[in-house]
Amino acid sequence: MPLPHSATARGPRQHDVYDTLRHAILNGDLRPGEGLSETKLAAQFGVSRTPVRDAVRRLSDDGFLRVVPQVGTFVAPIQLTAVADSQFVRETLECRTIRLAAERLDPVQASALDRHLAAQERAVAANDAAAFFAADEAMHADLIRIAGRPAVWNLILDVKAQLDRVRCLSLESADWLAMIFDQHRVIIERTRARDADGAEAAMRAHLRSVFDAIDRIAATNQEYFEDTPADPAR
Amino acid sequence: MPLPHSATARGPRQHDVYDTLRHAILNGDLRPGEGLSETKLAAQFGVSRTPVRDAVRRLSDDGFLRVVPQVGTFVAPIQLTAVADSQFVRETLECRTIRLAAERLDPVQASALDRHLAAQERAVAANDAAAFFAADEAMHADLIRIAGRPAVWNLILDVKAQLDRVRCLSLESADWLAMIFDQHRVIIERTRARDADGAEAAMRAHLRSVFDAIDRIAATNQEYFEDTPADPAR
DNA sequence: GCTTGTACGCTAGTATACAAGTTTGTTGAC
DNA sequence: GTCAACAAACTTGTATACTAGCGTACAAGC
Repeated sequence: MPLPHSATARGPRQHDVYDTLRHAILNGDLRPGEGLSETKLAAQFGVSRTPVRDAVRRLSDDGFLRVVPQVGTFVAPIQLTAVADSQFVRETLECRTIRLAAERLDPVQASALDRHLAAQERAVAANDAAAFFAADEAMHADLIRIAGRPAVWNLILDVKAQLDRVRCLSLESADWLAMIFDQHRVIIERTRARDADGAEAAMRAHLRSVFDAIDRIAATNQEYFEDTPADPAR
Repeated sequence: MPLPHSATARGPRQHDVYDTLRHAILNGDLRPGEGLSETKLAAQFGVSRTPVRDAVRRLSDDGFLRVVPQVGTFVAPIQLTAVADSQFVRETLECRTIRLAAERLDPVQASALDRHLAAQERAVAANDAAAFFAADEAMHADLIRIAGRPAVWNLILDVKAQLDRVRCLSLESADWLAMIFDQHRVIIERTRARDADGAEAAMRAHLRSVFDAIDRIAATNQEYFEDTPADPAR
């Protein structure tokens, strides 16, 4: 692979600018179509244009920004086709790795999975969405690590960002968290039972239900989206 | 996704520097561990450091270069774990898309696939490895397009680069091309028959045999490789 | 001879100045 | 009033100067 960003050393400033902007875009603080200026960003962050340019370039590679030469830099619209493609890639990879995880699971790893579930349960009880999704990510990452393909998680993270961008448009209800948690329990239960077929089916159902929710969010926030495929002439 | 590099506008100079270096690394003209200097590269290409830096940063993201701050930029070693991960991702995605292609194939698309095969047959007859692999790539890309996930090909291209880097270490024999061609014929034949299971099996066998060859190349060129996983401290 | 301190040259990171191009607002003529 | 031409204020792209840190060579001291 080396999966994106996995092998890159960055200075602390570049890191800060990149992470801050990325977070702002994912959270929706910066809205699709909104214009950015490298000069203003540089002043805002208290650095020169060079590290800002590096961050902008990277975000452009990630698909979060669109740089138009001599015109400006804009927050990229959310392309529904790209979101669907991300879902496809994630589902394909995670449904394969969960099978491997089910076949390879050892007791130590199993208890680690239980700890993730416990953390999620606490987050559900506290209705703490941020904590829940942190434990959610950690569990998915661990499953892929158990499958023996830790680097694949980096790729998942990349494509997942497109999905998260839509997800962040809506607030999660307690009911929603509880439903996701139940799905996670089934996945872990089937994995612990070394039932590759069952684990894959549970994972697929889980990812699909998340995607369906994303689709519903998209339907009610169409102003943020652009469903035309990439313009080949740009 | 937006899959890597798909949405980026680059000036012609950046493009040239990036493509030239990437090609040189893939071809082995630049060997793993070899040091590069942004200043020297800038002089070499007749541009300033800024566009060179952009190209270097991108190549670093791709995993082809390793930038050590205040020390230097080096051609990244080929990590065998990364190659194996690339194989895993490619196999997982293409085995899924070939099923979809088999289910969706229409007559126009079928004849396009036949043209790819014909081009490959001519390349085999002429023992023209470059032409063969061009037609090879076009066929794989078309299959993914037929599956309805054209953007996934960009991702495949990214991970495939790691595999190609190893493949380029060895010259392809006529026998080898003929064997690959036969595998392609089976894949297309099963796809045309709308036999998703058969097409997937053929694709998996094909990709595995390519990977086995890559493994053999690696075994006889160990001086180029580094099989330690990424150093988490770097 | 070996170790250690130091100075020099290299690197990438950063800041800034300039060039090229687009958009936009204004101003003038019709 | 409308439209065209022009100019000013933006934008990113590029080039260059400077900073900070690392590595090495070399010399001084033990």
